[in-house]
Parts: sequence; structure tokens; C-alpha cells
Amino acid sequence: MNCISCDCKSQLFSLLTDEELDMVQKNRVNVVFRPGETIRKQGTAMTHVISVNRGLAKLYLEGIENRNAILRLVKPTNFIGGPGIYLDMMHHYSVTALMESSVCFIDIHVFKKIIKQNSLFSDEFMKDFSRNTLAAYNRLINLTQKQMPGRMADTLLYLFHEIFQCNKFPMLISKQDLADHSAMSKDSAVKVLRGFQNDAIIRITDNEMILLDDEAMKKISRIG
Amino acid sequence: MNCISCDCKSQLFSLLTDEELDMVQKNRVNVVFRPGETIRKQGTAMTHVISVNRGLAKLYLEGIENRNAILRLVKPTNFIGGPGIYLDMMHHYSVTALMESSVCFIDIHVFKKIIKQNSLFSDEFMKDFSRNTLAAYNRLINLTQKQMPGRMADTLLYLFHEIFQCNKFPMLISKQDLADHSAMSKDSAVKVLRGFQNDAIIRITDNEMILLDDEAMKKISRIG
DNA sequence: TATTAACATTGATATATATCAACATTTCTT
DNA sequence: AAGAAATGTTGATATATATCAATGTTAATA
Repeated sequence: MNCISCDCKSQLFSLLTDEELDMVQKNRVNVVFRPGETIRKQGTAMTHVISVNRGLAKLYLEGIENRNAILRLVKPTNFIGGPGIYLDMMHHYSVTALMESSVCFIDIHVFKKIIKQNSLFSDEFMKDFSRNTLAAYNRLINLTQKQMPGRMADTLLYLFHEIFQCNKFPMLISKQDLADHSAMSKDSAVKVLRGFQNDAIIRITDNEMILLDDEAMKKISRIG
Repeated sequence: MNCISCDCKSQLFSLLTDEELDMVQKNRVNVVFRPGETIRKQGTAMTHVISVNRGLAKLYLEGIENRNAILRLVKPTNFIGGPGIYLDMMHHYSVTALMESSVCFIDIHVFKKIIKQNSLFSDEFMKDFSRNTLAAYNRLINLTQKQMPGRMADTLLYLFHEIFQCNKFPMLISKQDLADHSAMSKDSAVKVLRGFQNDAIIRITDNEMILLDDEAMKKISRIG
């Protein structure tokens, strides 16, 4: 496999010249993770950035007393950098696979070198970084100013519309994960989801979740 | 007043050459705001970045139903950019003066031009941006995983140690502001502060707040 | 298949937090 | 100085949320 012909590299890397891609090619390593395996661990040294080729993973902050806050899910062909790149070369969040996932680790020094020499690339990197920061601001508002049904509705709308882009998705994500993305306890998450099912807004079967009433869900998101 | 000799410009700008500073000089405007005046308004077009020369201001997200989330306070010689620079050239947060404040507005095109040509400057800009993003991550954990006393303790420790760097500070910040920084209602903020006073952790007089027991405050921050 | 371990569910209860209403104080305006 | 407006304060009450305990279900493993 070759970076130049690879069609599952992050959009960021399509801005590179063949020469630059060749440099990436020589300084990357591809790894396949199984569900539950840790791709990145918060608090460890950052030696590589990541391009997700295949699969799905959760990106989360490890908080207080083993509680996690899931910031977002990552899927092909997302790029995973992080604020440590320019700060302290540490990982400030963890990433764990939710299904079998193939990712490329790219040496951070090569990455930084290319940032300096290719301004199209660095502009797009800044855009990606800015989008993530803005998303964090929105999370902050939603998680602190809405109550549980509104927060869970935000999480589900995110999954249906942004991650899976479909009105049904396979239940690769646990109830605990849904709770961790919505800043509530697992018990509360289960109860809120039960309410949504009773109101025929979603249906949850053994292996998938189906969005039955998008309008109702959006309304719950709005009114908090 | 001249940017080259100015000793209250943001540290960022000390990395510029005299030539670059001259360009800044020709494309900046200095404005003095009085307490309560809006320096930046969320949702409007971003035409300038800001360097704070004198004073104190609150930087906040405008949330749901007129509720605000204060992200941080800005003081001399902070730089104020924001995720809009590389995204959509819009302001994603508002900034309001808490006391008489003098700030310089620097044309964003000039700013972007210098970013491209001076890598010391762009590296330091990235550091500043990353620090703010990391701070937002920490806020997200503290605000969603701690209860009210822990959140208020975080707010007060931030004010004493990071903003004023003193065990007392003038009450330029209202109870509503303290509530908005701690993600709680004003009523609740008043009650939590009353509790801290009853436990002799702080003292609040007409015009200042005094930290009496730093250890106790840190403990409340820890145990949430 | 038996056995654990992880994950899910539910109702009851306790706790945290917001809201409300009434009032006090300060600040601003005329 | 008077009035109005903003801000601060408090206790009572209602609501939201977490925790707990009991139990069920599914998935991993021997």
C-alpha cells in the first residue's frame, strides 16, 4: 500500500505533493485495532499523528474517578492531531476502537516539517483544528445548559446525521458510551432512551438503533 | 504610541521584526472601553484580532435563553483570536469589559500575512490557540463532572492564582459572572459563596474578595 | 455446556440544583 | 434627593439527576 494511491487517507493529506507523500510513506506505520483496544492513551507522549483508514473509534477525555467525556467519534478519513502537537507533545485525550479499525501513525516530526513547508496543508490543518475547538465550545454549551433529554437528543442526532449519515446504525456504541457523550450516568441514559422509545422517537433492537421521528428529536434537542 | 516601543503588546507580537511591527502599526486601531461595553460580539464578522493593553474583560459563549458560559477572563497582555480566523471569519464568542480597558484591534489580513511569513510567530500563535483549546477541555470535565462547590472553587482558584495572582482581588466581577463561569444559577452561586464564607475559606467585603484558606479551597476543588 | 464477567434494566430513594417569591442593597438617572 | 433599575440575598419549594439494590440479559471463557 502506497500513500500516493491510497484513497482512504485523510483529506488533509491529499493536499500534499507526491514528494511529500513519499516522505509520509517512509515515516508511517499502519496498525489494525480490534474493538476495545486503545489507539491512543491520554497522558502518554505524542510521537505520531493519526489518519483513520477504516473503522470507528471514540475520542474521549479521561476525567474524574474513571468517568470519561466522549468528545467525538472518529471515522474514515478523519485526522487525529490534538493540542499537544504545539504545546507539550503529550496526548490530552484517549482514543479507543469501537470496531475493527485500521489507522496510520505518521511521525510527528515529519508532520511538523510538512506543516512548515506546505501552506495549503497547514491552512487545512488549522481549519480542522478550529472545527474541533468550535465543536468543543458547542459541547460545553449543550452539556452545561441543557437537561438530560436534550443532551441525549444531541448525541443521537450527532450519530444519525454526522457519523452514520443514515436513520439507522449498528449498536457498536454501548449505553455507557452514550452516557459518556451526554454527561450523565448510565442509569439515567437508559431511562432517557426508554422514554424516547415509549414516545416512538427511536427504536432500539438487538443490534441497531433506528430514528423514527427526526422532527420530534430535533425539538427535544432545541427545548433542552 | 508605537508598536515597536510599546511594552504592553501581547507577547506574541514581540516575536515580530521591526518591519512587521511597522506593518501592524499602520493597520491597527486602539480603543478604550468602559465597564460593561462590548469589545466583541458573537455572531458578527471577524475583521480584526485583539491585543489587550490595559484592563480586564470576560470572554464568553452566548448560550441558550440568554445564558452565558464564561470561558476565561482576558487581561494585559493577552491575545484574542478565535476559531473563526481559519474557519468562517466570524466571532464565536463575545468579549465584554469588566473595567476600563484599552485594546488594539489589528487587521486580520495583516495578521494572516504575518502568520505566513514568520514561523516563530505562527508557532507561538499555535501554542496560544492550543492552550486555549486545552483549557476548554479542562473546563468541560470540571463543569460536567464536579458539583457546585467544586466548580465554584475552580472559578475562584482561577481568579486568585491565574488572573489576579494575589490572595485578594477587587470585586469587578458580579455574582452572575461567577455563576456564568461555574455553570450554575446566580442564586446557587450566592449560596455556595455563603457556605465558603461560613467555613472561613473566603471573605467578601464591599469591594474585594479575600482567600483565607487556600488548602481548603483546593480540597473542595479536588473532591468536587 | 457451565460459569463467570460484562453490560443492561428498573423502581425506589436520596441528593443536588433550579426556581420562585419576597425583600435588601446598591447604582444609576433624573 | 427621589425614583427606578440593576444586583444581591434568603428560605421554601419543586424538579432534575444520581445512586442504590435487585435482577435480567448477553457475551466471553473454560
